[in-house]
Amino acid sequence: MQARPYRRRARAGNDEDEDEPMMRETRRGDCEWCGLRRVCFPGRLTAESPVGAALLSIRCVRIARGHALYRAGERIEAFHMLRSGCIKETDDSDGRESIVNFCLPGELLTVQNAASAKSQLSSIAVETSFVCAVPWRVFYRVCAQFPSATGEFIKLIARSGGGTRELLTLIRGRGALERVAGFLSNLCTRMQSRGFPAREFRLGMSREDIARYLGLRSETVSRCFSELARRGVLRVRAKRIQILSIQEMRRLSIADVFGSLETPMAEREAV
Amino acid sequence: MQARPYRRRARAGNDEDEDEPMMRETRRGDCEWCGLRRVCFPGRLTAESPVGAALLSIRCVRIARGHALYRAGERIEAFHMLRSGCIKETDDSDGRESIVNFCLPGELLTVQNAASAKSQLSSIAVETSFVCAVPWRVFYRVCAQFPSATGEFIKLIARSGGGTRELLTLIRGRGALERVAGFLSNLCTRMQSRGFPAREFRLGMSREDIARYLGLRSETVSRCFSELARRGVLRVRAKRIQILSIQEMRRLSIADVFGSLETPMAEREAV
DNA sequence: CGACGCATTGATACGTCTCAATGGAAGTGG
DNA sequence: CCACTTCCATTGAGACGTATCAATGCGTCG
Repeated sequence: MQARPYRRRARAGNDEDEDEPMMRETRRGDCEWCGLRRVCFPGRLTAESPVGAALLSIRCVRIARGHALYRAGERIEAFHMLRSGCIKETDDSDGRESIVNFCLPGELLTVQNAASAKSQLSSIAVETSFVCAVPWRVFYRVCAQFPSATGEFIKLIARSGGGTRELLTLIRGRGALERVAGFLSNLCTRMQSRGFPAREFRLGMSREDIARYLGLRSETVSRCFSELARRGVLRVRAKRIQILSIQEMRRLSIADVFGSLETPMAEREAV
Repeated sequence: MQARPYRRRARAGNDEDEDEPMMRETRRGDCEWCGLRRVCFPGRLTAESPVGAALLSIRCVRIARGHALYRAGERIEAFHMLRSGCIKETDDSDGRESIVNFCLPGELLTVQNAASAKSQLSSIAVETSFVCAVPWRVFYRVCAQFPSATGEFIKLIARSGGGTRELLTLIRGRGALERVAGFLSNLCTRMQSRGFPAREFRLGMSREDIARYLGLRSETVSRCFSELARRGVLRVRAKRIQILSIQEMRRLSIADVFGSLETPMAEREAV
């Protein structure tokens, strides 16, 4: 989301059955010129160590809205970072397409398995996105040469499942308004930490997607947005979002494990 | 749960403030004599490779009911396997003690970080439990000697966060009965795969614990148990559980990602 | 046996889902 | 460029399910 690099392309009626190429390799990702260099993992790597971007052989891939970078069951030979757009990671195993994560620019897609193994998740572009890919084999080779990269690698895997647990605590036993407020303040925190404007942005995903992410119905999500607007915390006009009080938004969702919590521990335990 | 090795000890009024020792090291775990040898990870290791149990220097520790093996924030220098009893793993970061996992005999406690790092979870005995511990440092040394152990290690970490995602899909957007049925059929599957009787067992944890695990209220959990009994799927007498129809239990929770799903894909998508 | 904690059950309030209709934004074709 | 179409978001009224509060029943353990 935010700052899509090109104008959205004309879209056929059905997202899934377009005859335009599903994804299109553009060019080698030039990390030196990328605005996310200081934020993304390969970028940090190439900045801090003598590893050149070329050595990582990063490819930058374009994925049209509604199309998949990969689907559950496919082998993944690389790990990926989102350069622009927005990608939803879905778990199709239980029938309905349940969304596990929304990936924002500058973030890594969920690292599931180190080496070549079947993916459990599908990665689908919510809006036209550009993704940088680093092949595992290449990465291993670089790790062997530069030990500093290996440290990053360990952290990578360790952090991998963490997001799911945070989503769990955001959802479990919480009301709809808490969930939506938590979702928004989470987005806020992540946008901010990536250097994007955090108070005002465009939601790439539909209400339906947000609903499936939070375990609600799209109507309920919509109502919560309206309610937040009524309380003066938010301004909404379709996909355009403006957060008027981040503090209040945080207060409404005690679940925001990410940002700093103003609420003292004692007060929360009193609930 | 199931087959507690010794009679439960006398318990003071408050779980947290007993003056008896919190945990007590018993003896070196003799893997050769352990009934879970073929099931547990260190057991398999010592069976398949020339690694002796002594080499892994497994300690077996007793944890009284209501006491913690470790608490969030402490450094963990070992990974653990549950030999008997039942342990709840809790995430205290959001104020209320939210339960992330119930560990059953023969299962590993959630592996959070490979090396010495602060634990994000607390591990609390739901009933008196015996836990085997393998220090990471020792394990690393063994890995260096026997490559077959390293393979197990990789799988270990990869599987680590998986349970949380399964819990997420069990809870999100599902009704109370589905959740409880899913919880029970999940227990069923796990008991069976460990070689325990799967249709009839004792729930070590309270209704309150189950409720916090599933994001419900204890009264609701109780009502669901009664409802399942009314439908002839279950027999309940307090903590004693008897599953009359595993098939029907599975059908009631489409969420059981673990066992084989009878419901065909098409039917589920129709929902 | 008696006391306590835990589980069960009931009545009610509240919140979310459901179904349905309206409104508005984005994209299409003349 | 404008009117048209379509998809998506919003809003409303009602049904349903879970939380809540309270009382009773029962196992567990002293």
